[in-house]
Amino acid sequence: MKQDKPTHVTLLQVAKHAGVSRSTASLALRGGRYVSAETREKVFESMRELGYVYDRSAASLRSKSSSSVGLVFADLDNPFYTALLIGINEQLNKYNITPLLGTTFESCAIQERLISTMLEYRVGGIILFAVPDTPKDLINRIKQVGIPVVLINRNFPERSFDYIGIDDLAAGQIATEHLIEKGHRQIAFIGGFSKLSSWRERKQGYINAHTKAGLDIDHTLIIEGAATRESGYELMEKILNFQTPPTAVFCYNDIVAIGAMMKLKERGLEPGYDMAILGVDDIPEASIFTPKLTTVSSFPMLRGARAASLLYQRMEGLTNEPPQSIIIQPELIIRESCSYKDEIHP
Amino acid sequence: MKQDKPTHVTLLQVAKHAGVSRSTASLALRGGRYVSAETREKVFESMRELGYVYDRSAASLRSKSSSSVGLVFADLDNPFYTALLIGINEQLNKYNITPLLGTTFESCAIQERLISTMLEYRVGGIILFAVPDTPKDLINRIKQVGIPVVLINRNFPERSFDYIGIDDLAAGQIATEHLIEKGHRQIAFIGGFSKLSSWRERKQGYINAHTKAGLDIDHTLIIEGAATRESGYELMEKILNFQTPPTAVFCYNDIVAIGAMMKLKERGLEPGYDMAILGVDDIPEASIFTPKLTTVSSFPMLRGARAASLLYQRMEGLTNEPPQSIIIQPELIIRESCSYKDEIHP
DNA sequence: CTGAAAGCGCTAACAA
DNA sequence: TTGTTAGCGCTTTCAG
Repeated sequence: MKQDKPTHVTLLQVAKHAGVSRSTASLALRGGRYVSAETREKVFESMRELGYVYDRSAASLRSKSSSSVGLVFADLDNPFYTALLIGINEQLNKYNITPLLGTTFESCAIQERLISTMLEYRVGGIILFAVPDTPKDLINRIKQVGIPVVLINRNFPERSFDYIGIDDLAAGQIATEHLIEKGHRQIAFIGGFSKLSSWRERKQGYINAHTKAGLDIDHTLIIEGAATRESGYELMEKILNFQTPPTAVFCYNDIVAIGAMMKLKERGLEPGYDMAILGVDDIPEASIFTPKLTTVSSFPMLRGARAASLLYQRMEGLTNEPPQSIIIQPELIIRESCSYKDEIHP
Repeated sequence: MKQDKPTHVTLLQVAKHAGVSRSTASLALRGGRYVSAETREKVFESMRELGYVYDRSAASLRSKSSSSVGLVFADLDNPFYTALLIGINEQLNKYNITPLLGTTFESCAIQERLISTMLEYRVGGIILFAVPDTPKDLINRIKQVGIPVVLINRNFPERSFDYIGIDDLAAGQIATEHLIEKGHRQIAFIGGFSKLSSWRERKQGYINAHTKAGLDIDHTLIIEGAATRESGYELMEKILNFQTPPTAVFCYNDIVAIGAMMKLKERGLEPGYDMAILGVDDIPEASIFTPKLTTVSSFPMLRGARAASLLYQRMEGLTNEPPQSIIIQPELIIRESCSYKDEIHP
């Protein structure tokens, strides 16, 4: 933007107006210890009078510090992401840090560009919801610039960076065990792609639960697909066309589950009664849908907050520990979408 | 953040490495017209080799230009806000503008602080979802700094700034007329506060529709309250306790409507059958809830996009027209939550 | 406690 | 086309 308007009031002008030197004004402004209360008052008075606006960029340029961070999200159209964002944002507020926001739409190229831009803005750190096939190198490149990165929700196989997520394996296992306990033997796992670490782990949990119960895995029951409502809707369609459809479906996340339940209802089937449905995340919609969705909570707000605070620790150099993975334990939230199998096929 | 890491590669170093002067490198970098292809290549080559990262802050400091904008939101926990944000964000992407994000939580003080911070970052413009009792003066103060402001969703009575919203009066009227047409005579209007311009206008539309149909207004049927699910839930409780409850409820927005419908269902009542419910916004949940919510769409994504492009016009000085109000016409979306009154009380 | 001087990394005249 | 010279607004030594 062309800024042809009245040239800004500068610190120098404030200083002159207050009858002190520029450096004194600078000290006063930042509440430095070495300036008399009287002088400080004069300076603030002048600032007010002249309508002075501090220039953070100039300050960071000189001091090589930054009070902004980059938030790189995949998208915003999933309530789960929003919850994450709210958590991050609230925490950042506490530190008085301003977030720059960007979305990759799951494109590696956009992610690349986005991160470059953020680095150009000299953010002090980045919270990254990484595109699945992100080259590990990218993270290193960022860290080489000298700023910390916290991965959220999507980890790299090597686990060599700061990361915060849930125990996806446990989530898959808890969910599947619940279904097995309810008497189900034919359980599908739908939505999400195998390139997502969380998908792989939830699937492993799903498998573990089966193994533990001495059940065989029917691989035709594991169906990948986008993690969207539409996808859940379509995947359920497929399932319903099986000769012998499963009696229960474990969905990669809540919006897939909701899509699936919509299809069920459209077919005149009652989720929870005609087929058990279970999700992951516990987004607001989960408890609003009819029937209320039984799900495994992944505590997105909490996670967002933790990500922000971990990043802050790193930025301030408050911790020099090696990369840590904060893994939050998921929790089964029983509502209405999973009943006993006997109730389903009496 | 303390940045003690390897000092950045500067343009000067790149220039030296490429064997040209700093200004030539600067020109090359920005694709200036006055530099030979050969030189440009050399410069880019050096940039790559040295791992150069452009410093946008330094550049803006010097050139007095900015490619970031501030987004001041009330909150993020309403899908309607999120939709707005998505629209803004996508449009901004096209302009290659990076948003700084902040939320006021409806606090005037936080809003003040937030905007100050954004000004300190020298944003090129601000999209403001204003706190209800924002002093008009604030906007003027921002504009005095020389940057444009676009108000979104919440206007000032004087309408003297750029604004983008929907025709709230029409929304209220369309909604109420639909209900009247269905045979309802006792229609409540719940949620939202009278300090919101949109509330006042929707209410006016509600009144107009009544007047037009020769119906009296029962002011006990107009109940203010927060614009949240919880509030809708509680407000419906109140309504249900009336000696003769209304047969239809026009809700300030969709989440209020959803809250109201939840209460209805909890009481064993069927929205659309036992009581007609109508909302405003058309958030995703509206078509997912059972029964599907009949609502007046306010096109949030579209509005977000328009806000971003209007701001961009102003930033680039592409238009010098006086403040414009872009008013989008709302549209009735008939789904399942409003049936004929005769169906309700046969 | 205060002031003078230097310079962060970049762009913008102006010459060459 | 390219190089030289000044700063943008601030912080930071380092003397007073």
